[in-house]
Amino acid sequence: MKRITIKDVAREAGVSITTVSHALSGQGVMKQETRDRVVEIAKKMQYMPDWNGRNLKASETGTLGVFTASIKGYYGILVDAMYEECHANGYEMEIFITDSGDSLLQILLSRRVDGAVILHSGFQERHEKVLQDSELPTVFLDREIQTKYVSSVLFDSYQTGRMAAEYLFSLGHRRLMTIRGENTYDGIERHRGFEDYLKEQGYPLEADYLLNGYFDRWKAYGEMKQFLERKLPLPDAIFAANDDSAFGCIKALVEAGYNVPADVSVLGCDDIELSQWYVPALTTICTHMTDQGATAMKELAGLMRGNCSGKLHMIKGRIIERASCRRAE
Amino acid sequence: MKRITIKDVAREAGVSITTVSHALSGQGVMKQETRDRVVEIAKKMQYMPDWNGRNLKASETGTLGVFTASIKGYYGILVDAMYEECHANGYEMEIFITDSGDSLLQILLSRRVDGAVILHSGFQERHEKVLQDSELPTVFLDREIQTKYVSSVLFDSYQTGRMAAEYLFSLGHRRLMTIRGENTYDGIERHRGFEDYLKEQGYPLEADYLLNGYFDRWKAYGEMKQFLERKLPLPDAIFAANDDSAFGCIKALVEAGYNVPADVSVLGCDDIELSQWYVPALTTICTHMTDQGATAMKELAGLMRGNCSGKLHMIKGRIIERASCRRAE
DNA sequence: CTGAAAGCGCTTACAG
DNA sequence: CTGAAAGCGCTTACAG
Repeated sequence: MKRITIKDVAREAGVSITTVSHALSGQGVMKQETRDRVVEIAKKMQYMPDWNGRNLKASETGTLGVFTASIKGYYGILVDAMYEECHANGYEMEIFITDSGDSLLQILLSRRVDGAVILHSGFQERHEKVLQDSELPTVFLDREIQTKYVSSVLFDSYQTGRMAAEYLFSLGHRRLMTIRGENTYDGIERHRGFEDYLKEQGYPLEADYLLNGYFDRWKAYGEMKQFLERKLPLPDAIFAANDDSAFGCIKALVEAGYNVPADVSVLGCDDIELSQWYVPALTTICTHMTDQGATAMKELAGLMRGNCSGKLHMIKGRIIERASCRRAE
Repeated sequence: MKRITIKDVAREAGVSITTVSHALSGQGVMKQETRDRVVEIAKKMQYMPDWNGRNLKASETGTLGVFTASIKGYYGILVDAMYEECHANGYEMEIFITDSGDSLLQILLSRRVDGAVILHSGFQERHEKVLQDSELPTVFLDREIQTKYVSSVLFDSYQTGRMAAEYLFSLGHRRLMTIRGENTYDGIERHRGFEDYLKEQGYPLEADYLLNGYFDRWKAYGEMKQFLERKLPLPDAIFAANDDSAFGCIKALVEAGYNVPADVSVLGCDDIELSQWYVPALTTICTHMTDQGATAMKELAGLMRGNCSGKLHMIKGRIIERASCRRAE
């Protein structure tokens, strides 16, 4: 197999490769007729420029990269939300799934993308340092960094944790349980906010009523099942750190013969699409995931234009009242 | 900002760039001590090779590309399933979301990837022709092509459509309805199989009982609602072309006061994770989505090794009996 | 075991 | 308005 190069097009058109390059890129001045003819010939020959040749010399790739460890569930929604905004700003979008921060950094700084959105817990401080030196415009979705070239879009998880506790309190519930999430920024902060509020109200969380759901449906289900087997008093209400673990928790409760919300209220967090379809429809806290993704990409486009230096966008949660929580008698 | 190049490393280490290149790539023979020293220095200097420089000369990029128009829902699950298999075969995976077949082809043939999995209805015959000439190993997930370098992994949608009709028939249902999907390969074939079976049995599908759900939850919901307003006799059973439209359909039925499956049986297709969580748990046809993705990537890795020429993998559906269908009295 | 040199396919000042 | 030439950062025969 033989690739068609710019040389082939030049020969066919009877011009220099410079002229071909100019004609195709729209750069420089030239007779319109020459331009049209060259473009026509290149098209007929199915000429596809070698990306590597082009970018080796050129300073920009026209591509923004999204770096993540997974596109499952929550992550997929975030990434998906970035796409439209990316195109609207005239960039191609490329998604890199990597398992380590090292390989992420490698790709990030190998001149394949002009800017990046990063959502990857494997990206550590030592990686951040190198990134800073590179001056590559970057937006983080899972940590707070603000420098000339780096912004963050964060969900206000601490405040959300407080909001969850406050809401359940306002319904009259006092014996609360929580199914906390992973040890990521979100997981830690959501939980901290929840505990802080309870402590302040004088009803600190009891150890038996802290379950580990790891943001996972099945793990939450398992933890809840185990809890029920211990025959401790049922809590008045449960705050599940995300909707998925709320579903797992409700399933365990229902299977054990309890009714939600008659016997116990369950509050989720995220407002994924399923939540309004679930039975009972899930009362939850909307984290505006689509918004997070779009905001991140918009912020990146801004950094690219250089018209603003690093910012912190803090996105706030909002309670969505449905059927899985009720007021205490 | 100044990038560190191979020259900088060579100077620092007091060797030639050839030696640096050899040391880092593990190619060629050299004193272990020299290799170690160079690697050490490169690491300390945070040297990240320029991807474009590397690939311009090198014949392989070590990267496989996945091309799709979206990573939402169904597509996300497929793509996600490819990742592990890709890494297991020693390749990096890159996902390109593009809106047109033209831009897809452009990227495909720009020497950024060594092979590709394509799942994109915008990729047309004229694109296929050019792809053939390029001899790039490729696996399609949404059409049947088999050449020396191109394989397909398909879900046997026609057979699945037949299976759906046959199953509902076996439960004693005769007045059937279907909520068909989009005009993609899957949508068309699933529907054709369903209709064919009914025709053969002497109970051809009535026009009023053919709804268009476009594989979409809300569209199916809307269509079903409209149907119910027309006060036509309820069907005995409904085949929804995918689980999502089954949920939409059930929601409309429940809101109108009907019970599933007491008043009408509903059969889905796909077996997405939600189906077993739904109330009623959805009887559906498992399309082995994860398997499809993994098989596609495995097949691509095979094509890369050149140890087999293009194949067709046909994946069969399997009925999963749950609670949304019941036997007619 | 190491290095000088050619060259991958482009872009981009610069000269004409 | 067009083209010759330098050069982007690497890899890879090849020579020593």
